[in-house]
Amino acid sequence: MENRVTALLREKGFKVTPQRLAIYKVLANSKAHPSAENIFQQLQPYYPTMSLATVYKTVEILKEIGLIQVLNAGEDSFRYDADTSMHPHIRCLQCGRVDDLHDIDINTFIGQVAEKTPYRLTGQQFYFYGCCPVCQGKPAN
Amino acid sequence: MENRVTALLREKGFKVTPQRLAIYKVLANSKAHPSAENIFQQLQPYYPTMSLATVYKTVEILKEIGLIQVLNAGEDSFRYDADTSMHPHIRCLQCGRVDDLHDIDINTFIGQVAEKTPYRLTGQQFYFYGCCPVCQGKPAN
DNA sequence: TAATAACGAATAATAGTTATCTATTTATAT
DNA sequence: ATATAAATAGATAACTATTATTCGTTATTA
Ligand SMILES: [Mn+2]
Ligand SMILES: [Mn+2]
Ligand SMILES: [Zn+2]
Ligand SMILES: [Zn+2]
Repeated sequence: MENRVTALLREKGFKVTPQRLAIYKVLANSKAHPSAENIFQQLQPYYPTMSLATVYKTVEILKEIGLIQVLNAGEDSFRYDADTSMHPHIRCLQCGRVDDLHDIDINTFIGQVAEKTPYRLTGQQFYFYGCCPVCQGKPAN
Repeated sequence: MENRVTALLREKGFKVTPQRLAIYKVLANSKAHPSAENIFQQLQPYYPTMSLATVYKTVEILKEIGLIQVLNAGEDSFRYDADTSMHPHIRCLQCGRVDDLHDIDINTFIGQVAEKTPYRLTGQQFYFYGCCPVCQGKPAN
């Protein structure tokens, strides 16, 4: 699983370092769409000398070589996702969690837009907002 | 047209000031989805003493009372839109302009998501990315 | 018109992100 | 294995969008 990352980094002219592999692994093993700060905190115990700037530089590289995608769900910071397939996201406005929406047909919608817009389409992001199951169970504080 | 804004501000307990009306008017008369900085610059000649902080406070109020919506199209700043109807947006990755996508059926898509997610849905934003007609005409620099 | 609550402008502060600099590490060729 | 050159990590400073604070001014209401 890391072989693919290693190979792709080298192929694109980037060096393979433990920090980069670790940062990718955090994203690949998470469904929580962590922010740079999140990633940094998760790796603190294992890479106590790593700086936040390294996280930012690394996610930029990972995005460039197509290993991750960057999300901007209307928050004050970006989130990162190792699942680069096109899928909508939903954010809980109470607790802030961001989940995937799978098994949704997005192609009909995209096709409709492609037909009507004079733009040449290259990508899209779909963000839904609401209240997650956990927060629905809680009394509204 | 300003009567509605005036009335709504008062009704919600906010005072009606020339700055607020001017900021709303900029948004209502624009299809460019300006940022706070854009709004500020447009009003500079007419309100040379107005500060950027006033723009930020005002758009926050306008959002709260439902007169505008806030967009986050993956840029480093927010954009504001006086058209509060739910409509997708498309951003040109070359020149940065953000346009509306009208006459698109979004309800089928939203309905599909509402059925499948355990979240209680309250809103959504759809962002498309691509190359606008103007930039397509240009040689790729 | 006077009282009062809200406001605008100026300023400082905050937070996410990016740039710079240098010792260290990786990749590659001996 | 070792040497060499290029790229990197970490430390730090800088930058930018946004928010908070303060205080003299203004809009509202009676
Ligand atoms: Mn995802
Ligand atoms: Mn719009
Ligand atoms: Zn929640
Ligand atoms: Zn363009």
